[in-house]
Amino acid sequence: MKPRVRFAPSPTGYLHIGGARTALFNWLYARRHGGTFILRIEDTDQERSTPESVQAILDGLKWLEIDWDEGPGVGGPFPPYTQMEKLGRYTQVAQQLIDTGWAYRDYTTEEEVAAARRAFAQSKGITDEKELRSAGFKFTSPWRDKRDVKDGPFVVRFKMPAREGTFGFEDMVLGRITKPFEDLDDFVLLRSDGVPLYNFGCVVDDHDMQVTHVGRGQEHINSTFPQLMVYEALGWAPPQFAHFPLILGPDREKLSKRKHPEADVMRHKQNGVLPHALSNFVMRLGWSHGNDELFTRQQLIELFDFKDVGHSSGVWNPDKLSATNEHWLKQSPVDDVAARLLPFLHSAGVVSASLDDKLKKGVVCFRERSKTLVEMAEKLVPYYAHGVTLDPAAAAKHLTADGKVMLGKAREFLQGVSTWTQPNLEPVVDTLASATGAKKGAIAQPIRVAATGGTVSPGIGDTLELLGREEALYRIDLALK
RNA sequence: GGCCCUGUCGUCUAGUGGCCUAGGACGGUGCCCUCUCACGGCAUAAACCCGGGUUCGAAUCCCGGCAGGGUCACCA
Repeated sequence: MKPRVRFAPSPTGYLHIGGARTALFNWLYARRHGGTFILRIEDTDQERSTPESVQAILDGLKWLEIDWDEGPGVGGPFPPYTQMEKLGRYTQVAQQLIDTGWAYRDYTTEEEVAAARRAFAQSKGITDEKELRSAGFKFTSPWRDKRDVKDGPFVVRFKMPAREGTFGFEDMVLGRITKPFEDLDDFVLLRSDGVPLYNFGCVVDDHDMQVTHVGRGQEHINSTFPQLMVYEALGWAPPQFAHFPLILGPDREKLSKRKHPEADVMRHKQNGVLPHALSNFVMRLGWSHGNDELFTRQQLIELFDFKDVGHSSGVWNPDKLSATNEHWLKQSPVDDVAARLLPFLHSAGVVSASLDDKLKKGVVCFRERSKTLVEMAEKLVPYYAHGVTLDPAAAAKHLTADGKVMLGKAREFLQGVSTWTQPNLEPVVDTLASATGAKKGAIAQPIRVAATGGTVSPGIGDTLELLGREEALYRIDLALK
């Protein structure tokens, strides 16, 4: 049977880097096995969910080139793919659970539960409001064994059977994971407003959408147990589970949107990181294939497997992300890099830039000298300008009387170059060197300073070609005056 | 605090009882290449959390500590 996997984000903000990796792992698993990748929006937290967030997540996935076979925008055989659009379904399943004795209506108010929790916590010496949930409180509702139906709001709670021992599941990355039955309590299935909670909506949807494998972050390990109980109560076969390690910030704290700006996928786009570089980097954080580090998208599809996912949390390493980006900047097709570079060049002020030969030449010249597309664009700006401002120190050092004599000879040589390309321009250095006996540096540097204003640039032939005949000779003449 | 997961160089990791004198990558250091800056190449320092077992033999298996992370909501 072909696997059906899903990514089920909660639209409460931008696409988080951890979520992106979860999506990628699942997507890769689907592609590897010819399965289906489903995107489902879990927007039942009405306090925090926003349409803007849905769009942000969609945009993030698209940028990472993660496409979905079923979900928002593309539809599929088991709609809707947004939870708030199928509230009736949850109510129906909840009723079924009530009818079979696996759940009950609990008329206890939220405030009453909170008060009970607070009282319990205080009895254990905990008064800090934030620590209340750490007290190990297990709510026992007075409605647990009643079947009354009365007026007023109620939540539907799962009725945990009293059992001895432990139960668990076989995790595809971590192996056997178990928990004592007694650690579970009567969790809420449906809020008083009829909206399902995670542990219920998730199960209903995964079943309805015929999901076969649930791959998600390790923070969900503990929620797997109540979910397993819901599957049992409904008589549904649970999917296979795979829990992925978390990503920690450079400070070793869990990567959070609040504290870590790098948690935002699109921030990396803005920073000039290639989507595949981000994918490659984030893949290696928690998954490995022997000693290999760099993978093409195709290799990732051929090699990825849940069994090779690591067990422990990984720390975000900006240096390695940069190195990975530098690698793909150099390895990706020139046209692709040029197309992605163009917007950065535009926002750097070069409105005239277009996807032409000059841009591609610029990519070839500067992709070995840039860590990001932002940096590449910045370095390219002067090559699109008319004229240059000479760096005083550089001019003083290289545009001396001797330097200008050499520059004059170079000008003569360049004047005679018929086709203004690197192979034809590059010999200016060697030719003059053997003709005059001067060191190459004494020839190249004056040209470089004249052409770029500074002492740093690609090889002379490349630099001159990038500038173009007219502009290059113009700048040299300027320096010669 | 209860429960769950995890524990190899600074970081990401390879390693599934002998192949380990523990390998690779990023970062560090040194050298080479060289018209500048880069790219690249070569070399080098750097780790099996601690303690007990099991075994002829343990980074690998077991137990106990310790440490880190996660989770305990009418959030997901």
